[in-house]
Amino acid sequence: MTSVSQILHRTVRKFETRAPLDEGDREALLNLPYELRSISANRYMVREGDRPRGATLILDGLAFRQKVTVEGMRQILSVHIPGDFVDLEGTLLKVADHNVQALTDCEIAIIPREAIIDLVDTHAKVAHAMWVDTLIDSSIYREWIVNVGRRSSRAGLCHLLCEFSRRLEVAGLSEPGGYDLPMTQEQIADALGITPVHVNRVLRELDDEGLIVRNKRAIRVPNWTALRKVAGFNELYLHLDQVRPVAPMAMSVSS
Amino acid sequence: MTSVSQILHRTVRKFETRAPLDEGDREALLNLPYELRSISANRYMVREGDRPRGATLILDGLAFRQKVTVEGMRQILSVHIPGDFVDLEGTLLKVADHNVQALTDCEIAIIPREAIIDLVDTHAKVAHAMWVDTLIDSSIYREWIVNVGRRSSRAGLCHLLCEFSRRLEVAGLSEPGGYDLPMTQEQIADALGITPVHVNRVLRELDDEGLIVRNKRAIRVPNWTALRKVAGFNELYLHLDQVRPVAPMAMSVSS
DNA sequence: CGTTAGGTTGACTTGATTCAACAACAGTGG
DNA sequence: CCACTGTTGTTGAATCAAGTCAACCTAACG
Repeated sequence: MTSVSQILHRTVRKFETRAPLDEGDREALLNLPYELRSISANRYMVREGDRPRGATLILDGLAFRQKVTVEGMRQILSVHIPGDFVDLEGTLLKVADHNVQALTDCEIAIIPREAIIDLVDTHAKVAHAMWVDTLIDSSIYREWIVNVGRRSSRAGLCHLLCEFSRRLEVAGLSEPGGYDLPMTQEQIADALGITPVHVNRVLRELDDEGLIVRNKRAIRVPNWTALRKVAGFNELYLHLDQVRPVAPMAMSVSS
Repeated sequence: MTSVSQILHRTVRKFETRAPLDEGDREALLNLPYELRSISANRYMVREGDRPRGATLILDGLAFRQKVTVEGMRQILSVHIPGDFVDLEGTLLKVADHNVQALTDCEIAIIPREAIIDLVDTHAKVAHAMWVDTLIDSSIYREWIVNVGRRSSRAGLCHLLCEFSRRLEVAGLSEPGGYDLPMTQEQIADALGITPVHVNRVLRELDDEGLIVRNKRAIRVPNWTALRKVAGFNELYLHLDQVRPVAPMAMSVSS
């Protein structure tokens, strides 16, 4: 399939903006062994307590990290898009401390743990690039803490929309016209730490005010500036200066 | 100074549990150049938007990371103890995406950016250990998201107490009898994403129930098991078992 | 078709906020 | 030594954002 090498090249290019790579580094990345796998929406890629056998690269579709409390409440921690590794940490830490679930049907490549360990042992610059990548993830977690801790549900929801759209855009995965957020209201609720019922009301409120226009799960934003203002969105935390934008490409988001 | 080398040795020992180091690695860490600095409580070590000139190692005192929203609300993201680096990420990313403030009066060592970069370039295992260290920070951020997003203020506060005590204990910094949490109620509030008034009420409630015993800011916990239960505390996310994750044959289950 | 997952809406409750007053205390300087 | 000032902690009363419960609607699908 062309799609695999296409995504791998995209990921290599992303890493090159994190740290300068030489030809050997690029080649080592492109020649990583992998196993292709299809995962349908809502299935688990990683479970808390697992000792992952490999790192997972998303080729197509979306995934999210989550934890559930002892009371059974789920909190979504981050959303990931094609080209993202979703458990590099699982390769370096011993056990997974959270779950990873497919948000939509996904195509993934599983790279054996030993191959990753060998790669980072022998290619310092690749390791460096991956480290920077995980540091950017950290920054996104920090902003997420602010989002659930100190923003109103209105602002938090707008912030989620802003972050997601911006990341898709930079990855070259957004359609120019609108933007399809393939999350159920329950998932949005779990991302914001509120209830699905309340998500519904806030969405309607934003729609009534004209900040967003909904058509099923597709959301159009007529005025990004206005939405960013409500969200208090400052994209510094995405560290886009360490990410060179990429030419657009269609992503199938079949939920 | 004895205190400096004492903390540096402590930090080296911590790193050794993240990745195996050889004599050269240890020496390189211990011989890092640094500049000593005293910082009084509440002063900033790093400001959002800064391009840090170096990494900061806490020698004595506590510090915390925070962000403020456009509405002026502060959210505390993590608390750090002696032996922690508080802006390794600032050395690898270009600009700081959050603030770091001294929680108490602090003694810190500032290690020039170039020295860190040189160190990680020439000592792969040290870089690896630091990477793992930042991955554990990530895990703590994830748990923090759950704490503010999906736990009641009661449970969240108890969880904060559990995490803090456990980390101090592992670092060998806790006094056996009780435990002094040098945070104001306002800071606790900013850590949990609630108001100081509410923190006050919850503390009193916990005190009334006998879960904690307060004397000024010193908190004694008569029954950790009970507190952990209320908190829903599961220390897996602290990765306290983290030992030699990298050995290629490390597939053998050693727990 | 019936079944199911997701979405919508109203009525009511609650956990947490807001506002405001006051108490305890530490530090400062006259 | 005491008055003054600022920070932190405490408490009550009123209010509000979000949660809960429950009914019902809609579209997709085997």
